[in-house]
Amino acid sequence: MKSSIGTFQQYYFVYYPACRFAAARTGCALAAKHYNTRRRRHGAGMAEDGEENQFRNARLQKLAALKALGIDPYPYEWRRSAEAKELEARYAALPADAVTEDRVSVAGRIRAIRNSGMFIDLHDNSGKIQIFSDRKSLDEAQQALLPLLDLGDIIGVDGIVRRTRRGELTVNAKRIAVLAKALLPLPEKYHGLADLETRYRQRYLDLIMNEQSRAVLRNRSRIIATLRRLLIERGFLEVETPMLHVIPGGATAKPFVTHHNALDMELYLRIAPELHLKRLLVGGLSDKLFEINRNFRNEGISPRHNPEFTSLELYEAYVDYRAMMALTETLIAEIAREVLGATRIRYGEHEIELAGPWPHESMAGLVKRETGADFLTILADEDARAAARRLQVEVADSAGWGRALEAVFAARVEAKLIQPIHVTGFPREISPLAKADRNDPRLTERFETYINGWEVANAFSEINDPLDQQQRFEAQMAERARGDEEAQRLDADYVAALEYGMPPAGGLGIGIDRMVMLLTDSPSIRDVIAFPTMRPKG
RNA sequence: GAGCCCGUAGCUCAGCCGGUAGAGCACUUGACUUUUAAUCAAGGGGUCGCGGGUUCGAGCCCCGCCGGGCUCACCA
Repeated sequence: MKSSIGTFQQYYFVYYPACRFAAARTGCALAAKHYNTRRRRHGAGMAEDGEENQFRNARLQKLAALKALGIDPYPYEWRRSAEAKELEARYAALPADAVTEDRVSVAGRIRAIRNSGMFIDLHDNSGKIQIFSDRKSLDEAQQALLPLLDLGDIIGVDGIVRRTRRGELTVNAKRIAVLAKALLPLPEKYHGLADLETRYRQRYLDLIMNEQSRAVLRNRSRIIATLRRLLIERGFLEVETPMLHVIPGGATAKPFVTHHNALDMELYLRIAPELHLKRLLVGGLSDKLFEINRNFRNEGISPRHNPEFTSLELYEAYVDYRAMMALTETLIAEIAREVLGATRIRYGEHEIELAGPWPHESMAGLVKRETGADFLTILADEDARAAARRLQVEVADSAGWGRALEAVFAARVEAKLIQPIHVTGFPREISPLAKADRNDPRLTERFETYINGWEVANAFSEINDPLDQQQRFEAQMAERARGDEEAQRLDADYVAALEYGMPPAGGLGIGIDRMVMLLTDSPSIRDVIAFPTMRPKG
């Protein structure tokens, strides 16, 4: 997210309660066993292998039998002429029991074998195609190969298209080639792979077994591709800025620290790209630019937080934050339309309408409506803290007016913002990179977009007054000195860049993982990240 | 970091009041030439997450540890 400068709300989510994947039942024992077996295999001699894994042993014997037949079980290529879905479309009108003279070549993974190999369900990227092996039409070598096939093997099949009496589109095999012999068995075909831990640790198995997992990650790719296209169409230039930072800036978060040997210095994995992107704006590389890339934050892991996550940040010169509002609405609604075919989506129990325009309301206004407390009429920090505490919201004694307001908002309002809304009027205290509100110096021209109770976007009119920015940094440094480790650090070179003149600009950050969760109805961020961060097995 | 829950065959899951390990699929062998989670018959397969303890006896009770899930806390 445009790195939610200095706010806390993201961490005060009311967590979405329903877990739609296999309840909360888990079990790592079998995966552990699998790993242990592998580890032992490395340590121990081959003699032990056969007794350890009956499945693998049986397949190793078949592998040897294939080689004895002169068959390479791991050849270099297979020329395909069609995919399953393509054939389904091409032969949609082919009646049951009809045979064509069309020769096709397909390839994929064996997911089912019936009648001792007579029928094989072959799955490729696009779908399923049935393979029929008639003894009479296969030569001796091919007949010898049939019993050596296992579930999970990747094979190529060359044959004639027909539709069976039962109506299943089928390739009558003339030639079958093993393209990759599988040595380990797949999870059970009917119930599939349900164990969450195994699904995350061995994502390849999850992807083989669960159509839903494939759909989510494919949609993630389409969402990002669409986002990129929409931005480029609007004249934005895609750039890359460093992952390794000397000063971790642009957000308020704990960084990962690493060490560069040749330079003999500490470096930080970036917590946000913001300050570098605005340096490019100063340089005039483009008046519109963006980056879609990873951020790293050394913080807790939860269904909504992964230590590395993907964000979009974009900057547009000569506009203010209102332009960012319109852009946010357009991008998210367009992506939904393009990828899902609709702007009305379902997430868990909620129906959410993404078509704009979305309402915008101030943080203080929402708090007032929800709790009756009118923070805009409160002037002293002390009174603001007292007001928060009267509402049973905990605030630190060091919290000022802005933090108190934000704490009440996070505790009492956030979770209720299910339909898209831009929350404006963010306190200056928690927004050290946002320009002051034109009318109220306590506030900034900043908004965060909430959907489903989550902060999905964060944007503001960027500070381009170097003296103002310097003072904001100094205020942060003062908080840091008072013990707030999260306060932002002074980046003198960034201020220097501003001293050369940055055009007025609007900036926007969107958390890609959360947007994908929303658009794919995924209950956990781990479902939208192919390889989520996991503690290694003991 | 804390609370709650979970970990049994390759996978999905049973396992009662503590009495010595089960099913389906998968695997092996056989039957079967138009199946669709194919079917039928027989067989093999277990470090019950790991380590202690209680007990005549522990998958089950107790303690510790490992891993996972959820929630809370911390962290923008």
